Amino acid sequence: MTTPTPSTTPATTPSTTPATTETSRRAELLGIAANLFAEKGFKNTTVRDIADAAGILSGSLYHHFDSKEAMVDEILSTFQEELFAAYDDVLAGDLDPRAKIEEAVRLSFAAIDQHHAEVAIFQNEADYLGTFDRFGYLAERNAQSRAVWIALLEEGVQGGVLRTDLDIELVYRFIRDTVWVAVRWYRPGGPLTHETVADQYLAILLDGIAR
Amino acid sequence: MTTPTPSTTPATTPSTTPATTETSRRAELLGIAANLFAEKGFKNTTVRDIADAAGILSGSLYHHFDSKEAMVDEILSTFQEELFAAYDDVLAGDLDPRAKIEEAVRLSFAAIDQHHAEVAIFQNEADYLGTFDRFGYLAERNAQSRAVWIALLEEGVQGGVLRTDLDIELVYRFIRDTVWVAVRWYRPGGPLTHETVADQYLAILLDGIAR
DNA sequence: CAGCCAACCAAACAGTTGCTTGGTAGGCTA
DNA sequence: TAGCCTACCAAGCAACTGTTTGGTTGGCTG
Repeated sequence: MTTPTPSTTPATTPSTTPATTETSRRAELLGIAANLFAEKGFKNTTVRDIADAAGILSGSLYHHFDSKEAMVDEILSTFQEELFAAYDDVLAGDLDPRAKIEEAVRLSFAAIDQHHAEVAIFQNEADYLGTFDRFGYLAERNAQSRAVWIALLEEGVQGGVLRTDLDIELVYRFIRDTVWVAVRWYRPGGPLTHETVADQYLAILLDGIAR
Repeated sequence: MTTPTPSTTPATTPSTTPATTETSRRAELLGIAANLFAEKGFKNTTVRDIADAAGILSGSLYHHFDSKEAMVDEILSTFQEELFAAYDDVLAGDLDPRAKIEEAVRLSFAAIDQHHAEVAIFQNEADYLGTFDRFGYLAERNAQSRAVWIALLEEGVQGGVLRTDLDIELVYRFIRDTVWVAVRWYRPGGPLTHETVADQYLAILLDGIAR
């Protein structure tokens, strides 16, 4: 019971509820906070920064959220849930090993494109936030991610599509780091699409840069 | 003239100066600060944290340094100077293109091993610190690093040892990110040597993971 | 119209932050 | 022995931090 579930559309009054407004202000504030956390860091963003960006006073944030921590918590946990569901789908799918790896990489770059702030926050703050009980799930998710990737890579080795002379653990770290760190320079709406970047990265990852 | 050069051994008193003590306390404090900055982040480390770790009071730090900012400044600029001298040596050397690239990668992993805290700080805080005038040199150094790598890669393409179908700019980012991000999990003195990691990374980078 | 409620304001709070000040202990040098 | 210097202490300050409290506004509902 971390977050008081934001009352999904009260079934008692299904009249002319302005559907989009529902909890829209809350979501809007979360988005503003996410962008600031991503840009300046969690600790380095004050509740007054967030409130200023939203055009309200800092105290008013506490009408919507329990604390500043609760804001990142909601931002990260929501995103992670979505992301890992997607990973699981790939792993459970019936593509051949190489295609699965490609799919997982493309999926990640798509996430960087569509959830840029969330990815950036996770990349930059996971270590620090992970030291608090509240964010224990971050480490769990990390382990879960590792499990998915190791499984994909072992499928690849056993399927005969991957080299056998590499340390799987290091390959996993290589892929993980390379993919997610792109959030540092990739800009949604910029000159490069996430598909283009994924293509190039896969070309290097799979076949190397040597002739 | 950012930092008041720490008076290199007063030439007037060449008597029995305890050579190693010279500015040793200062260096010791910088080391302590560097480790804390690397671990917890710059903004998230207080001058009291540093002082506690050194066994003194926070105010006493200001006998040695002008400010907390001046500490990171000295840590980063000193390290960068050393690092880029090494890069320049590789670029100016007479190895063949492929060997130069390998050398540059190995050099970087060695830096992660031997200057772990400095690399971590640079990786985590460069974006934030770069917004201050004082740290303008960080962006310059970044551009310099890019220039070195692009040159190495173009030598590789023209020398016929690299694929020609890749976007050089993306390859550069790929290498840069992949190498430096390893500071997040690599631990000096741990089970893996930096040479081992460099070997594996080079194997993947040059020839890919596909069979 | 009365009542309600989400969204917000205004003002304050206690704790933490980087940094300053004036002073002191102890070792070295002349 | 006198003077000096490095390294530090003790105490405090103003600015900023996350958070709390009681009150106000305007729109919706019955």
